[in-house]
Amino acid sequence: MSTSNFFNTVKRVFPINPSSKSDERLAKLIAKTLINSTSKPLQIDPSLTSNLNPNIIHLVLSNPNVKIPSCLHFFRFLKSNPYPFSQKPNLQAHITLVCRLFQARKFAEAKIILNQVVSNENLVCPTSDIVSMMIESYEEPKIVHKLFDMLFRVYADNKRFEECLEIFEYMKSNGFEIDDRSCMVYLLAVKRCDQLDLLYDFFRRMVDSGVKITVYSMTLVIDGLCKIGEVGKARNLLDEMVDRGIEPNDYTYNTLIDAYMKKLDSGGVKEMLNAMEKNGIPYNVATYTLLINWNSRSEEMEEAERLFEEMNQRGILGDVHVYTTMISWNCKLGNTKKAFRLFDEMAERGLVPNCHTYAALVNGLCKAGHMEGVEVLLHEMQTKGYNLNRVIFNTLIDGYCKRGMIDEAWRCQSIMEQKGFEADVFAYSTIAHGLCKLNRHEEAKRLLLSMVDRGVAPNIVVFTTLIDIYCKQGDFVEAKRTIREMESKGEKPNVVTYNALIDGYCKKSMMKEAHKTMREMEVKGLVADVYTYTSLVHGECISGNIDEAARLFSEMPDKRLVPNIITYSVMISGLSKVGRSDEAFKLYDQMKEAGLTPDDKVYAALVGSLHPATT
DNA sequence: TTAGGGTTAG
Repeated sequence: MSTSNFFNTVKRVFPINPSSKSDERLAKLIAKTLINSTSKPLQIDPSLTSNLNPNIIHLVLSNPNVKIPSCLHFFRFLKSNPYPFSQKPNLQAHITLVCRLFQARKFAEAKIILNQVVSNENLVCPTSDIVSMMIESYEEPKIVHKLFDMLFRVYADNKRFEECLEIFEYMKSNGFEIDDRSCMVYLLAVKRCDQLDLLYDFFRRMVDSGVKITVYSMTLVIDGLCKIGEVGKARNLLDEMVDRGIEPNDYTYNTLIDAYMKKLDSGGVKEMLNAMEKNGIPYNVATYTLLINWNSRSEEMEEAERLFEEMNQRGILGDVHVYTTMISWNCKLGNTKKAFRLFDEMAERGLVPNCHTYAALVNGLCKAGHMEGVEVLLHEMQTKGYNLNRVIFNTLIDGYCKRGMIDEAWRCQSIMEQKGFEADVFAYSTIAHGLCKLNRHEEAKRLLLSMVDRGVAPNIVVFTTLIDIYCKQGDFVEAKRTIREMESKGEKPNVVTYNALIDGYCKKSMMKEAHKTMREMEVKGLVADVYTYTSLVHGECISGNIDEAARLFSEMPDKRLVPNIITYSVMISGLSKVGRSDEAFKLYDQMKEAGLTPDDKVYAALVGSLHPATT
């Protein structure tokens, strides 16, 4: 449809009635009053305003002799009309004023009025009405085009995404070029509202309509797709856009690197890093942050340190993100001193720590059991104007739970709730875990079930903890029922969940069920890990099947599993108990060669193996 | 105008 055809087909929405002579006369009188008026606030003879109707208001506002300030004056006067027969400006009045403001190039004011149109409940109307009014007020297509563009942005600002699409389609079908920056306004608004599923569809419309695609819009949509788990689609989009000549930048690659890392897809990560190199895009501080996290995750802090050094040597300035990452990993791995050195270094470099940085340090001190240090840090944080937040409260609760101080943990929860943070799934599962550690399984179970009653949705950790409790209590029926329940709620059991069940069977010498559960788990694509094997080895040992235990133990390297201190301890103890002392000592040497430090249990088992009669 | 940082389970 050509532009002119479109204009002709628009239904006329105003004036509703042709102007009567009396309307015109009254409109002229008001206009005259406005033109001559110098008083503020505006004084209009009540005899003029008592008979107002929408048509008169329109005639006044569209009268070119009434200058813009007077129009605004009159408009505001009507909005706050003090008279009993109040005639508020209707949609037509708003649009007439918007068009006048546009004509006078007062774009900011026009946008404010248009915003009132879109956000005022009393002015709700189909987009087609606004469109029609704009066209009728302004026959010049160039101006109408700009008005549509502004309307599109105003709808986006007001989260009226459906209406945005309608305007987009109006513009497209009338050959109006659509501004890529306006599309960006839409994309950003959608993202801010977390309606990520809308991004891709809109981007496709942009592409189909010939809107200029920029690296910004492309990256934003790729990120949106990644965040809703559509990493493959995001990658395809990247490839498609590269073919169209859009050049990805460091933000684009970092977005995909992050997504692949979250999926544990190291192939994808490598591909993106290679692409960066091929395209001559150097790593920036965000890339280093991602790489440091990726390497620390597998406890390769040395590699993380090397990357941090490399970043500094390349002259890339560290920021609060990368420092917080380094601090956080050092805290998790127990290097609290190093974490505080980094914290000081940050300050020396003029970087200001934020809530995330403090939370990482609080976590470090909690994990190290330095609860007094935590108090000092919290005080410092608060004097700097940072309030304790939910994450920090949960971290504190965990800190106290890990030290068996359940009452202190309850106290934290109470303070947290006084501050307006309802306990969330983290708080509940942390306290439940603390109770489990103290063998208060029944209380932990009741707590988790009460959490559900209070409307907090259980997640995989909660279900797994419950399953673990049921198993420890020997209630395998309820444990299996819980697995079915979590599956029905869309929460997929993972290897930790199955390990809880397997360990439960093993501890009760129900080895047939244990192996059957492992097979079930593997059918679902989950891979047995060192915990699975340790439980099985333990189960076979206590069931008297030491050869089977030894077979499982020797199978681990084939599955790329490295026995840990517990695995060795269990196997050594099993061998010792049946008097196979030589093999036990051989394993002890093997364990030391593997860099593991034997603990008291290992020694006790070995000593016991030498005195089988006393064990 | 697009990316990266803090809390829970075996």
